[in-house]
Formats: sequence, structure tokens, C-alpha cells
Amino acid sequence: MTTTTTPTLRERKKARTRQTIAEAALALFLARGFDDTTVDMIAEAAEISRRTFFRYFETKEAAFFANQEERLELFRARLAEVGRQERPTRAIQRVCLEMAAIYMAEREITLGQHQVIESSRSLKAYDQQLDESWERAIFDALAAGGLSRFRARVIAGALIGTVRAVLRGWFRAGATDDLVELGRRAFAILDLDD
Amino acid sequence: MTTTTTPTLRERKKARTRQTIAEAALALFLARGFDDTTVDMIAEAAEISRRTFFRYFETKEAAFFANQEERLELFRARLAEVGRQERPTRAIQRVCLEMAAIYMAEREITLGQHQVIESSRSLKAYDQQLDESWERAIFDALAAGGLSRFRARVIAGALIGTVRAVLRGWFRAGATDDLVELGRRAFAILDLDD
DNA sequence: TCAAGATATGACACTGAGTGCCTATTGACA
DNA sequence: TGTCAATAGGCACTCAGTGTCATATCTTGA
Repeated sequence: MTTTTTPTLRERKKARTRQTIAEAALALFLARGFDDTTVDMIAEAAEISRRTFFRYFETKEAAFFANQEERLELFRARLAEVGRQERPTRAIQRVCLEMAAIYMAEREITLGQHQVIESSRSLKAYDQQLDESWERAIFDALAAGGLSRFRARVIAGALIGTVRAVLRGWFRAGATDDLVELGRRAFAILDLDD
Repeated sequence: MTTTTTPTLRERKKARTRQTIAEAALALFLARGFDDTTVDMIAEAAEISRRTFFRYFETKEAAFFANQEERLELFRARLAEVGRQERPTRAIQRVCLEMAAIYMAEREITLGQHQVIESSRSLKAYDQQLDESWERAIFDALAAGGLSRFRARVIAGALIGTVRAVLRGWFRAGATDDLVELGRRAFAILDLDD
């Protein structure tokens, strides 16, 4: 399954450029906020032309969220590992709590990114768009676990809504509480079964 | 409580202008899609200057969602009417189903607006931002009903997540199913109590 | 009712995101 | 190594959104 065809020089360069741009962008966003950072600044910092920036990222927002995809991929991978013997809804909640642990472990990064997001309206909006991918991932896992499409959709929606609410509360309180414990309590309130 | 101070001529004019702009904008969005409608077109149709447009609406998106506020206000008003004898979580679900009935009754408008939203990425993002206000309204109602802040936050998140998921499914299937019935089934799956 | 002050509008110029198009490089591959 | 395809840069353009200032319109109090 793991296709390890050697990437050509061209492909390696592209990946490296993309990485460079994303890092330059993030550094600037953290230092100056999102709105006060122009694409020209990012392009200059990454030593590429403004035009090239838009070849790598459709929007300025996309550059910020470049590495968010990684966490989503991790989430998907863990969901895919779920065995047959475990109830799908339970399994997803468990995986969510594992993600919560990661968020806590990478608290500095998580918090920094959150502050950047809060600094810009358009970024907040884009961020919520991203949640749809998470919801979709949960939906897929539930559907794969044998739930009806309707049931899967409803539970995925409820779960993502809960996660968002818990995260928001955690951030608001300074991101110091135990996020895993908060998540556990939240899921206990929901008390979902398959 | 109902302050019915006669609005001055200035205030009446402003309200009228705002209405005119919103209507002109909506008509253009429905006819041409969101991205292919420029603010200049809206300004021309509403017979105001481009600068004035931005005095009434912060963004082009805001002009589209001008009347969405009305539905939110209705939702808030119904939530406020909820009596003490009814369990808050039950009451909110009931009010949600009432809103579902309105969505169905105004199916043409609802569907038209949804199609415009789907036509534009930025509009989709802005739309999800709006849900926060609905979530907040639910949270307030739950907190007023005596739930702890944490419990209220979690349940509000779960409910709004569910509502969004049901709505999305309803739209995807052509908005022909019985939305109230779908909502009822979804809430049955959640099976929340206070 | 009218003059003075407050508020709304228009005109214009400017910044910054995002796109189309064309030219110049650079890597792939036979 | 020469040819072809992919990538980058340059430039000009559209459109959203903002600051500023002059002008027009409404409010209010004497």
C-alpha cells in the first residue's frame, strides 16, 4: 500500500518550497498577526515571487492552515485503525481524546495558532470550514462501522459540535485545564450509543 | 419594555436604504451567483455610491446575510418564551423543530439562499460563522434554564452540530423530505436529557 | 422658522488579495 | 546533449475594502 516511488528532484524541490513558504508565513503571522502580514512580505521572506505564492496556496488563509492537514491525516489514520470488536461511536470518542492529549502536549503551538486565528475574521471563518473535513472523517468511520447514513451523519455532527464547544471553552479559560478530562466529561454528558 | 419611540426621518431613511441595498444584492446574487456580482453592481442597482454600500455593510457577505438575522431573532424570541415547567433541553429541541417547519414553509427562499451560499467559498465560511450566534442563543437558554456552564456549552455544541448535519443532508437530498420529521429522528438518536 | 451643529453621502485615491498571460528557466528523459 | 514539459517570474488587471475630505441633508433649540 505504501507507494515509495523515489520523488524526482522536481517534486522534492516543490515540497521544499511549499514548506518554506508555509514556515515563513506562520512566523510572520505569529509575529504580526494575520491581517497585518501581506503576501508580498511572505513572498519576500520565502524568497519567491508573489505570483509563485499563489501557485502553492490558493489563498493567504490556506498558507496558514498548511500544517493543519497533518493533524487531520493523523486523525483519519487512527480512525482507520479501529478494530471491528470496538463500538464505532466509542472508538471515535477514544480517538478524539487521544487527539486532545496531542493538543495538550503541543500546547504552545496550538495556542499560538489559535491566537492567530482569533486575530482575523476571515481566518476564523476558514477555520470552521476545516471542521467539515473532521466531521466527514467521523462520518466515514461511523459508516464504515455499519451505522446507517442518517445515524452516522447525526452522530458525526453532534460529536464535532461537542468537540468544538469543548475546545472553545478550553481556549477561553487559558488552555490550562486538562483537555482530555474535559473531553471525557463532555462525552459522558452526551452518552451516545451506536 | 417595548420602546416605541417614533423613529426620526433620518432613521427611517437609513432603514429603508439598508433594506434597498440588501434586496438589490440578494436579487443579483440569486441571478448571477455571489462571486460574479461586484459591489459596484449592487451600488448601481440600489442607487447609492460604492462607498455608501460599505457604510451599511462591512463586507459583501454581510449584505447577503442581512435578513438571516431575522430568523435568528425569531429563534431567540421563542427560546425566551420557554416556561419554567418545561425541561430546557426538550424545549430547545421543540423550538428547533418549529424553526424546521418555517424552513419548510419558506422552502423556495431557503433553497435559493442555500444555493447562493454553495456558490462561493467565502460565503460558506461566513455562513458557518453565523452558526455561532445560534449556538450562543442555545447556550444562553440552557444556562437560563439552570444548567451548569459546562453542561450548557456541551449540549449547545451537540445540538447545533446535529442541526447542521440534518440540514446539510436535507439540502443534499433536494430539500424535499419532511425536515421536521428528520429533526425529530435526529434528536431521538441523541436522546439528551438535562 | 431658521441658523448652527450633527450626521449621511459622494468622490477620489490608495492598499492588498487574487488572476490571466506571456516570457524565461530549469529539470526530465530519450 | 538537445528537446519537451513543468515551473518560476514579471506585469498588468479586477475587485474588496478603507481613509479623507468636501458637500448635502436632517435635527434641534432659540
